[in-house]
Amino acid sequence: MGRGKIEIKRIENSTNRQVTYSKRRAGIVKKAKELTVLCDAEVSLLMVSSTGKMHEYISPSCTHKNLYDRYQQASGSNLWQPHYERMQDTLQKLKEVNNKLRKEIRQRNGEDLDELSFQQLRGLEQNMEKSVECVRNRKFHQISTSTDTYKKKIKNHEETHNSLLREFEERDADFSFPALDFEGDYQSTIGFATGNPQIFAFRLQPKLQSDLQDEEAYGSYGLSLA
Amino acid sequence: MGRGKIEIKRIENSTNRQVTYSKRRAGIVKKAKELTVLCDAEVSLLMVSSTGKMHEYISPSCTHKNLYDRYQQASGSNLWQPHYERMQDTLQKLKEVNNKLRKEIRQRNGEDLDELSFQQLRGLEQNMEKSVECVRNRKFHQISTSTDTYKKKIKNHEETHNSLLREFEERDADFSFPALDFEGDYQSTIGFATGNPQIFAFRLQPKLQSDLQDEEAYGSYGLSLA
DNA sequence: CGGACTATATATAATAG
DNA sequence: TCTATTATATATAGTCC
Repeated sequence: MGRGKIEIKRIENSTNRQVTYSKRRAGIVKKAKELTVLCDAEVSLLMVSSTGKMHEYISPSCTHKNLYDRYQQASGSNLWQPHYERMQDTLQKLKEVNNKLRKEIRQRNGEDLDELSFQQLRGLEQNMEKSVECVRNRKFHQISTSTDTYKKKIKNHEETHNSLLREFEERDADFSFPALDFEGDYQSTIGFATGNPQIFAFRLQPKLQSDLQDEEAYGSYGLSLA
Repeated sequence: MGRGKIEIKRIENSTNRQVTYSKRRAGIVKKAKELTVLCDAEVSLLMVSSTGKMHEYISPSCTHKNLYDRYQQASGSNLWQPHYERMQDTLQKLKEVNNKLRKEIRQRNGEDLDELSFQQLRGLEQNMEKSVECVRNRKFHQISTSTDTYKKKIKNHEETHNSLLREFEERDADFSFPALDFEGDYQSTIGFATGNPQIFAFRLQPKLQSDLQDEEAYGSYGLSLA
């Protein structure tokens, strides 16, 4: 090759390594071109230098992807194809399941009943009656629970109110402030204490409004999947 | 290179072409190995001969796929990645939608009601009552329709039967066969004609049985998707 | 760096066995 | 068809600019 036999072993000097890389890269690309022309071959050559730069040669009228795909096919070690096909399969299954689920919902919503037999209709009816009973029970359970909760809260606030009253009465007994000033403070404090449960009641309204919106949206998810 | 300058131009003699290909292929692979070792480079080399045979060289601790992917990334013309990602995305969305649908079904089945507000429960209850009414109506419609159908069929068979009877009576009047022989044939014919509706009735049973199985499977599709 | 030069080492076309 | 040989053409390491 050059002035004295060279040993095929990593070049430690990084500059020389790069120089050699450039020279030899040009040589190998030239060889690849010659192989293409002389022998009608197709060649895909990808090279990355130790500094990370990439160079390539590809025969005319051919792409790296094309050759790589053929290589995969030939070597039988195609790892992507099965993965891709499995995905496609899963997608299909999911779509089918999705359609089944939608149909069931439509049927439970009183639509799309034409293809059901009498027995199926009877089963569906019974099932729905049983289910509506569950919903009803849950509703009653919820309303009684929340009523209890509010009762407890009100009771709690009343107790606080009463203990405050007592506290102030005790202070009234211990000290003697001017009656009018004290009366003013006292009133406002009562106003706050008794007002609290009402604030709760008002805060309830908007919450219920949004719940109603949710309810209207029931069974009409905005689904637009291909 | 050899004995006399060679011209870089397609070798027309196919045998020589193959010979040259083999030799030069070995040479180029050797160069690729040297590049790898000397310069710390990574090389992916794919070659297809004019006869379709494939050969390769790949640097140790590296794969064609890896280098090809890096090439794609570098060249920015990666066509697979977006496709793959879109699929993954669609898959995820479908799964989410399916879960929502399942949840809706569970709720319409009287399960999973804990997180619903009172208003939502009330809406669901009303919706279900309306729906069960639709199912009930459809059921009544179906039973009346199918009853009519069976009535018509029975009527149809009775008419056939009667017309056959008349026909035989007429024959009986025109000719005079030995009474006993004729009686035998006659009976069997009647048996078939009147039996037909019964065959229908019997065939109905297994059909209804399977329908019942369908009904039992309601809301429990055997879904086991990852 | 990037070429240009050159002395050698290699690759390989042609040829023979 | 292969393999080995051999005469040349090429490739390229080292060097200089």
